[in-house]
Amino acid sequence: MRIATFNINGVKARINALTDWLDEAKPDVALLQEIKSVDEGFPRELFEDRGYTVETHGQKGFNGVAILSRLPLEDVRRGLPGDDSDEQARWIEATVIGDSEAVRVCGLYLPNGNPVPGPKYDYKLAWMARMHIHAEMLLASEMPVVMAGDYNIIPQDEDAARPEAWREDALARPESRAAFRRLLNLGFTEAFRACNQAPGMYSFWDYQAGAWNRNDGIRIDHHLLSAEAADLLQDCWIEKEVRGREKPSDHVPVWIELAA
DNA sequence: ATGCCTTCAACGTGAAGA
Repeated sequence: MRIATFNINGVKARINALTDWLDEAKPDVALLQEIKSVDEGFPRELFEDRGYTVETHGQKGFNGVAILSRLPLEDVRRGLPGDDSDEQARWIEATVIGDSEAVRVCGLYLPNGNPVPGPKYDYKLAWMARMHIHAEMLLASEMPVVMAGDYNIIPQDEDAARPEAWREDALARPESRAAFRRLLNLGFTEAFRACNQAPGMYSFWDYQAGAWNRNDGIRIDHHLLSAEAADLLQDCWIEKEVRGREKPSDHVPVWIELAA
């Protein structure tokens, strides 16, 4: 089972880039973030025509997440529990029925949190606290669990080309990193670092100031795997080449392959 | 650097991103 997470930065703006990528990369499951579309406006036929089941959790203008799957999906949940007043569409999960295993797959778009300090940073940390509680619930299911998406977290200095530029940023602040570590300490494995220890590996390059041409990137798109899922992990890689294509997103796909 | 670029909503220009 191959799962890719991809922050597409707007589904309408990315239709050509996204369908070209799907046709050639053929993920079994694609977790999309920042669809920036309501459910009714999501071009689901484009994906259904390619054999994908489509589940969305959208909102008007920004945010929004989706799951595309060539494998059967069951028990879809929309929204991160823990705050009924939260109207931001940043979480979707479903059970993917693989050939040999059923995997609980969560697609997430963690809040950016800038500027620091301020209400957006408070929201980010509160959202991570809610995610922590929900992650404990997921672990209790004893199913293989994958939580993947745009975490908006630079885990370590080696995950940024210019770590000093991010030191006071919500993506790298100590409180953000500590909340991410607390998730890992529940027993999750960060798939990319389980497979690859090389520095200079990024998943996002800003549109501004020639960041891509200078390889001035950060690694903020991650897959966190429960022990049951980590036992199935065969590989994890970043599809960097996608960033150099026509009209690209500012993020690229990050993949895992599971023996499921 | 309150900058740089891109998207969305809406049709001019501000919010949001990271």
